[in-house]
Amino acid sequence: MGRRKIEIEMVKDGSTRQVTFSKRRTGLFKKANELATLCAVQIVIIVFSPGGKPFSFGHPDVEPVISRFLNWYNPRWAGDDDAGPSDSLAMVPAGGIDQGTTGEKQRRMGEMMGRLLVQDQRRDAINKRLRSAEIEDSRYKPSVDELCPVELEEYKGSLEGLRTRLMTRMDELEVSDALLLLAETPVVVVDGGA
Amino acid sequence: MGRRKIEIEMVKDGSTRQVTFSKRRTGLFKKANELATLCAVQIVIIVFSPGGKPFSFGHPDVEPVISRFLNWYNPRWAGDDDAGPSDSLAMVPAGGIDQGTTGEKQRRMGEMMGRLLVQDQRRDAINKRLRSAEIEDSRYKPSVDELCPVELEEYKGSLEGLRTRLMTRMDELEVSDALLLLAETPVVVVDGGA
DNA sequence: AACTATTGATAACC
DNA sequence: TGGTTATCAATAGTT
Repeated sequence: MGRRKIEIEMVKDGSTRQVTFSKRRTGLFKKANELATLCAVQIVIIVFSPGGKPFSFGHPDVEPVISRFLNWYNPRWAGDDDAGPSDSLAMVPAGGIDQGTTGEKQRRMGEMMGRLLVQDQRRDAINKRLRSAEIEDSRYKPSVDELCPVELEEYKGSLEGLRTRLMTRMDELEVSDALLLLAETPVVVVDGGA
Repeated sequence: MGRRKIEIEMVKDGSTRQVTFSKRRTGLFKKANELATLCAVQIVIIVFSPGGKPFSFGHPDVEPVISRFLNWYNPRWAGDDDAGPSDSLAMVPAGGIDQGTTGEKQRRMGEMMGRLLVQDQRRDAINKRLRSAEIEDSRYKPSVDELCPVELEEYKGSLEGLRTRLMTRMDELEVSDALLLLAETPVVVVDGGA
């Protein structure tokens, strides 16, 4: 799709590869956003940059979709007879935990760590690792036109009803807080920030 | 990109929405594969169909990338002084667990469940849920041209060395086995199947 | 970063 | 549901 056709093989030049990565990642996230909007579906993308830094896209957000995945086979809800997997999200205990902007997210990372499957006494070690994680190229600007707040009740209600009302949301930042809210404490995020 | 330009808003007609979802999901996965190949990066996409069924794409596979994410801040490796996050994958204990084709994957799902953060006594409940999860439209055919086996040593060695030799791999199936190999037992998958 | 010549993805059709 | 084609959109190379 450029001036010339290229083979789909690793770009040898590091500089060019970085540029290609940035451009295509932007395009991929945009495509994901379109898919989520057009079809009203949930989607998550996680990708490591050539420098090894993680970026993520999530609709309506990273956390709820991850939670839904984990709850898909989460035995916590298995007692509910034939409650289909589609109902799993509705059963996620919405703790009312809210979230700010991207910057705010990262600042609250240490706090969130305590909620995970990670043991409490390991927190110091985690924080140490967190400090060593620098974003390499987090210059992505969300091209999302509209960003409306997602009602908490949406997550409490049926997934069918929710699906039709999900709003667009783009994320690109350290994935840490993306995959960390998952296992033991499914969390629903309400975020009206841009 | 079609006969006519369309607005990015939820497709109202359910039938059309399903078609749009299938086509765009295919396109998105293809884009992800290209990004992964061109830039030699790891990527995971998880998306729920309009019917609520999960599909996933992973390069080089779903599991190792998820594992890398979780290990990113996994305190298990925090003792290694300033070992950067980029090194986390290299430290994932490659248990030598192999995996077959997509069909085989799903067949071994019940077995894999036992490896998770899920407690053993919950296995029955999990399997019950598994049985109720039917794939809605899993007719996607990987358009990957080449699919070479990934050497196990790659995962044991440095991530830098690994990154340049990752082969293309496409997955589309129930995500169950995608997000289940993660927390307590990071697993590296070796798969030479097409 | 911006700009375009091109290729690539896809909406409507079949 | 899977294939075709007219169009629109993403992007490779360049400035």
